[in-house]
Amino acid sequence: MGKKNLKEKRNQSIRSILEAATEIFADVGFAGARMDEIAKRAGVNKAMIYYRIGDKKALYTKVLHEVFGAAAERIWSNIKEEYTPEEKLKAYLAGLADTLEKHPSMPYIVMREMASREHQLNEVVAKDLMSILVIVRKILDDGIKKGVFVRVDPLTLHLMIIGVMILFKASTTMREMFSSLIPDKLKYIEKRSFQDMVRELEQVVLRAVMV
Amino acid sequence: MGKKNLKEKRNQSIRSILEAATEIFADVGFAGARMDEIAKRAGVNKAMIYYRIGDKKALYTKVLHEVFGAAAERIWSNIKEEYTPEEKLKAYLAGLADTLEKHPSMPYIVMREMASREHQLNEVVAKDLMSILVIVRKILDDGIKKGVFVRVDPLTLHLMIIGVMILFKASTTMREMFSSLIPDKLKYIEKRSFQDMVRELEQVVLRAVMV
Amino acid sequence: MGKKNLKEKRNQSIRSILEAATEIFADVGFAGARMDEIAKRAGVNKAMIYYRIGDKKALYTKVLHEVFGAAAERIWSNIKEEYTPEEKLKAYLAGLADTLEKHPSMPYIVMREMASREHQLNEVVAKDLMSILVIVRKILDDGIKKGVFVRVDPLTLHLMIIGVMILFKASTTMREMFSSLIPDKLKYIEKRSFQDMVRELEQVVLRAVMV
Amino acid sequence: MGKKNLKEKRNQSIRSILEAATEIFADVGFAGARMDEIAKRAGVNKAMIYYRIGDKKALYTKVLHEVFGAAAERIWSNIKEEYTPEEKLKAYLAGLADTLEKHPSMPYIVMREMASREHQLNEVVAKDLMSILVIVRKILDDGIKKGVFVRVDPLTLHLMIIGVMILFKASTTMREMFSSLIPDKLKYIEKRSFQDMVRELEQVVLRAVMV
DNA sequence: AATGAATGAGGATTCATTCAT
DNA sequence: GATGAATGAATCCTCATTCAT
Repeated sequence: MGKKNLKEKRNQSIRSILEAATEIFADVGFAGARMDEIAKRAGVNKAMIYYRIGDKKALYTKVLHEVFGAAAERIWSNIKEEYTPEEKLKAYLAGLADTLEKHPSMPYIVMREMASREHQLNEVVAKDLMSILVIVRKILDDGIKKGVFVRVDPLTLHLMIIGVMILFKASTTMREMFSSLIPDKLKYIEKRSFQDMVRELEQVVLRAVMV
Repeated sequence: MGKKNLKEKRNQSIRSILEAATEIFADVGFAGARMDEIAKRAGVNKAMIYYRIGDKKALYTKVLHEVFGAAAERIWSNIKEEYTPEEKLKAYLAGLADTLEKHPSMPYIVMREMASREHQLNEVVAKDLMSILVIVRKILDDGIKKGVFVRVDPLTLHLMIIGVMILFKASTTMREMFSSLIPDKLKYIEKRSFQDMVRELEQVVLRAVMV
Repeated sequence: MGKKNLKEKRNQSIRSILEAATEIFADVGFAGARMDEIAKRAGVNKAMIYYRIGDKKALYTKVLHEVFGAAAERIWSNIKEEYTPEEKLKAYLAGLADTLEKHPSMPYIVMREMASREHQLNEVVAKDLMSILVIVRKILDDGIKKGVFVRVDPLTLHLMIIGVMILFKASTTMREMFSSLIPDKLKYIEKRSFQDMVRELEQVVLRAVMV
Repeated sequence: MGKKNLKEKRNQSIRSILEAATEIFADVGFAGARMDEIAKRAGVNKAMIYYRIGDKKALYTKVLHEVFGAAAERIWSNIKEEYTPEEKLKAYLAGLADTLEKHPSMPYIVMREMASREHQLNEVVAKDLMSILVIVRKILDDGIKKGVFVRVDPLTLHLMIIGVMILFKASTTMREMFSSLIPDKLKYIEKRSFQDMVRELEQVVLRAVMV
């Protein structure tokens, strides 16, 4: 019992640290993040991070693992074998959207990771993005085989989908902050919800691949 | 005579600094950039940066200005009034692609900027992205009026296009570095040229908007 | 137990820093002081200063506070209510002299502060000097009411007393170093003790104010 | 004619530099002064200072020379041989006051110099202060011989006089800036003119030395 | 197991001074 | 003779990391 509590407390510490770190890495990137700040936001002693997790790089890697670790599987599990290709594509989009909704820091981290040349750290991300690419390819191949999709390059499609979603998410703050710069005619942009956007994207994607 | 040379020398200094800074900011971001490194790559003394431009923030702002300053205009100037909506869309895509080809660090900087919550620095970027959005909207409006385009949300389309291009560019290094992770079946991805990708994107976009 | 030691250790650090800083600021002033040198003399790491106290300005303010903080009270506490005005004046002189003896860096810091136009930093000093002025005024008022003092301006008297003491203290080094410049007839100056000087000053002051 | 103009222009440059430097050294001291700032205030190119005068130390020495160079003589010349000791003392006070009025930066520089342990620079100041001390001694000796003065230590008197005047001058800004801290009863302090103060001082000094 | 104390290595910025024309 | 360009050497300050208890 006492042991259990101790273990829980430990896990709680680790949890807080990872959550704080995720937010901060998303906000300001690896180089911009401060161990002090992370400890403070996590409500733990700074030395605790080193004690429980390790140095800054280890912490970052752990965060990437947390955020990306199971993304592909999660998405894949949403796509039932018996779906039509169109349904599969929709499920894929929905799964991706869902993942991004659940991990609000993901788009920021992906963007930074892609922008970064220091790919020592982000093998996790790369692997995960590739796994997702495989999903897209399988769906497209299936659709082509069944004669309902035209031949479209999966990478382009994948980047397109990922790109739109991520940029939309990432641009939310920006759009809000610079609403004054948006021409009146485009004011509605500020109010676009992610869900609306995904629906729109679905239309565009389907029009693009359907025979 | 001597005066002219002096001025040229000065401009040369500024030029070197801005070029080096652009590369480095693109590579490692604002927080990751080191003034020492920038000076070294520019081949000038570190104090020179402060003498000519100012502190790190001022330098970054100047870089953003350089990179994004005239992008919208450049793109817009490629789109002739007499073009059909379809031609306009193609010209827009080509202009955007061209801009990215000429400014290889742009995608990296855009991504980081969009990922960043510190939007004090990047008003320039925001303004510029908005200007481009206006272009897209005008093209779409024109196409709809002439009955050749379906009603599509310009923001989605814009983000899609920008997203694909930027992600493609930004992912080049990644794809190369992690080629070992790419399943054999997808190996051709490594060899995709940006031009190919843009052509593909053009198809997708046209299919998506044409009646 | 361990906690107490820890706190003591911390206080010891702070103490060393403040002592070293006081000396150095007195020696070379704010602008002339080097954080490196202060850390070295304090026997702590330079980062320690920032960790415990803050930046150079904060350190300086803290030093001023330390040095001047309780001066007025200390002096005032020496002056008993039941004293005659003459005794009060003597007690005041003695208290001031005592304070200067105990804080050898005080005169240097006062002089620099008075010379400085950047009075953002030294509100502490100003307040304190003003407090002392109030003491002088009260003593003089008392003496006048009791008919033993002539009407003399307290500011002039205060500045006179402070001026003499501070200049004497501050000029000690100078007088010693330039003893070669002192005409033989005045050689005894070098040997004047502060105590002698204060006695002399007492005479002068009393002659000046007594009816 | 052209030559003369050239020479005048050169002298004008040196003049501006010395004036600017005097002000700035008085304001912020040697360590706090910036060559850039001096050049700017003087309206000359920074390299000009090095070209015409030399490095920072040389400039400072030159400033000291300018400010202190002839102070003693100036004061001494005001004291006629035929004056009574009392008149001499008054003339001395007036001469000193006059000098301070004409060189508003003098008190600041004196204070800093006295506070400074780096007496490599200020031999000039020391010599000058000593010369003035000799004047005081002569006056006092004369008065004692003639039986109108009591035996008073010249150093104490000198420091007293110098101290009061300098502190008064130097404290002007302080008193003005911190007028809010001055108790209402003492408000008139702000309005004290230097002349008033000198008159008051004269009274005090005479009372102190006269038989 | 946990944490306050402490610091080495580095990073941004400044400044007196020199150089080249 | 005069000045804009340039820089080496500090100097202030930060931050990831380790230590001691």
